[in-house]
Amino acid sequence: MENKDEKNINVQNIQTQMRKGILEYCILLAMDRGEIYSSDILTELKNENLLVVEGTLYPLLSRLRTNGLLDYAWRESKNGPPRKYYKLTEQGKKTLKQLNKTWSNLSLSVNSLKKKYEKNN
Amino acid sequence: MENKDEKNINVQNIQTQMRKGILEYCILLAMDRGEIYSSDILTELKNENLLVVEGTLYPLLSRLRTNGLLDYAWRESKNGPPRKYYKLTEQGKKTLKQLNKTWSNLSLSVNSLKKKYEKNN
DNA sequence: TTTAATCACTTGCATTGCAAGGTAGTGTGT
DNA sequence: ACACACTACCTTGCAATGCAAGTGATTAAA
Repeated sequence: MENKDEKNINVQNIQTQMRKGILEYCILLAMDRGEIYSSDILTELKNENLLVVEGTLYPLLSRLRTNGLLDYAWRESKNGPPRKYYKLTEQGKKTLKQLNKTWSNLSLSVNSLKKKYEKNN
Repeated sequence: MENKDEKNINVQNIQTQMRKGILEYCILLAMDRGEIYSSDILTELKNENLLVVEGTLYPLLSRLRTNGLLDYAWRESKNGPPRKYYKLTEQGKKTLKQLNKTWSNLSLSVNSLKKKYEKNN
């Protein structure tokens, strides 16, 4: 029992790694539709079964902004305090295009390895 | 100039993250064809444009073995010192199947986000 | 014996997801 | 006016992990 749990933890770790890797990419994707604020992003990703939490998202948005991929503007809200609405900069859109290419290449690589693997079974 | 370099670094970081995420998965895939040793793995991944270095691979193989996904045996070599040939355990094969599923799901998520994005342009 | 190649492994650093906690603005009910 | 709940933004500390760089050991060739 304990043994089994221990091994499941490792599977989860790998799965977490896989999700982590594409996180920034997915957030940039979700953001390409225009202005969006943090809660929208979380909802958007949750809809795609990509769970993200605030403690992950906020530092990430700051990083992307520091690197010039994002910009933001304060907007008032009917339901509470003002929100930071983010959007892609030109640099951000350019980066997103590069990442689309990166994603395609990775998919090709994995599927190629997978195909060889399937031959075996 | 310096500004441009700085921004390129960030793109590379994201790309590195994406590659990191699927690293363990790819190594398990490459290993499903039977016994394989570290240099073979590096070659295999390099063929798919997935660059990995020794300092990454060795600790990773140790981790996977510690978690019961891999096993190894020493084999002699004609060209140098003996080699550690790794192979998947039953647990490892089981894990690999789970990761295949995980990969499929992630692909679906990303492609779904991407489709929405394409509508915009 | 010396040199070069091959293998396996370690150390230290930097990045980053995330649980948990903190601060503050806004609206509602009393 | 006051307390309370809700929403939003952000920070701290920890753990995982890729990777550059370096170590040491075995083998074959010169």
